[in-house]
Amino acid sequence: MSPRGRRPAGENARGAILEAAREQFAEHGYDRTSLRGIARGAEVDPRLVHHYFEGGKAELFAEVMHAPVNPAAFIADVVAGPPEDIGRQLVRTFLGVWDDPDNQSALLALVRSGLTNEGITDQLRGFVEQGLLGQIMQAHPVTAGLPLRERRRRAGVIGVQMLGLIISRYVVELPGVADAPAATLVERIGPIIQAQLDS
Amino acid sequence: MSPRGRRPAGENARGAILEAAREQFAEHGYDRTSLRGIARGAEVDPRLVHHYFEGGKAELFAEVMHAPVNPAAFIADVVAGPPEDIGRQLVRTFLGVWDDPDNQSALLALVRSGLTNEGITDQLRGFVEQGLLGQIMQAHPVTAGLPLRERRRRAGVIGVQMLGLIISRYVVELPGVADAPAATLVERIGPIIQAQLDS
DNA sequence: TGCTTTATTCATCACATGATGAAATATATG
DNA sequence: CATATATTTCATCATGTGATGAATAAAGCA
Repeated sequence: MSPRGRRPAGENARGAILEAAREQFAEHGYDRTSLRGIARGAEVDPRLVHHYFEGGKAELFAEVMHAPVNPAAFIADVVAGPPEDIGRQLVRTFLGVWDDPDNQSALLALVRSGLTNEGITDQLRGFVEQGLLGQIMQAHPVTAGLPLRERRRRAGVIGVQMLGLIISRYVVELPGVADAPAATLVERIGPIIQAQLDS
Repeated sequence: MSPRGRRPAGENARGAILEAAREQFAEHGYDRTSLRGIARGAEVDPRLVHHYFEGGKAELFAEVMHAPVNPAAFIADVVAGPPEDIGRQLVRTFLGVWDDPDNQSALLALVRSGLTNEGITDQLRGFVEQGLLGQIMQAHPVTAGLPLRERRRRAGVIGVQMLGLIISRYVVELPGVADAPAATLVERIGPIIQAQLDS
């Protein structure tokens, strides 16, 4: 087809590969995505994928996933407001991140792959334990003073809300959740979370 | 190794295959599970898998998944009690099904595979729409009279609880959820659902 | 200009996968 | 006992996968 050597500039293959990878990882998850499929999607020779990402599929995935969102900043944003609004603010910030098209495909890929992958679930669990239980609940006057056992329980219920929200809205696409405006969900789920804090 | 022909009886290869398949589908999901891996797990020649399940991997999966739980009976169980207890009863029945070791691996397989598989999500969505929105909410005096739009929204929140519960307890295994006794979760999540019904 | 680096294509490897045909042997049936 | 049938192993196939070496051509630099 094309002549053999370097193309006459302005092609940006690397970018095309990353974009195709993001799309396909998000849509099919890690396993069902192949390097050759990505190359096809990027209209590029498969060898190029290895050329730019020498670590192969794993590195490409890592690159796509790389810090789609900064957990520290996320937490900071949530605890910035008044304690009686943490529940709503958590949902608001959360949906803000997930509804952002820049993050969405990466996050979706993470979830779609992570649920079968073992090891990414560790990451999720860690985030819930440290960020949620360790920081957000410390920022609330009521939960901060609770015994660990009780804090764990409440953090669990909050985790259920978050995970349920992701899966319902972005993966399974439940009607009434996937098609609801973010503000509606903030009003529906926020108070449920808040109740776990205020007691 | 073994001689070529039929083994001297009492081996029950078919059962071993099914068991190994159930395990591996549950642990790794559909994609990461191979026929050869199943055969290895069942200590059986790979050809046997095809011999007993001529449809191959798809039929084997279908067989393993075959009606792990009857939705109609499930719904009937939930709406059997008084309306003011539907929330708790829903969680109770739900956990009863999922905590049963007979069902668990099949259900896990379904979820682990379904979230990347596109098409099983349809099934999930359908169950939530028909069973939850169409039947359970009809059985409650308050929600039965609500306009469809509002019913959808509430069903959505309930769906979030159910999906969140599955993912948190069985897939991600959040502390505070995975290790909680069923009764605790009934008391924690049940009222949240009930509130969506009573209004 | 000439040399080096980078980008791109082509040609393969080794391997795992799902699938199928054929041979061998135990059990079931007449 | 003879014959059919069910169960098992072996031997392959075609395909798709991730990976690598080598050739070629443009771009960058001396």
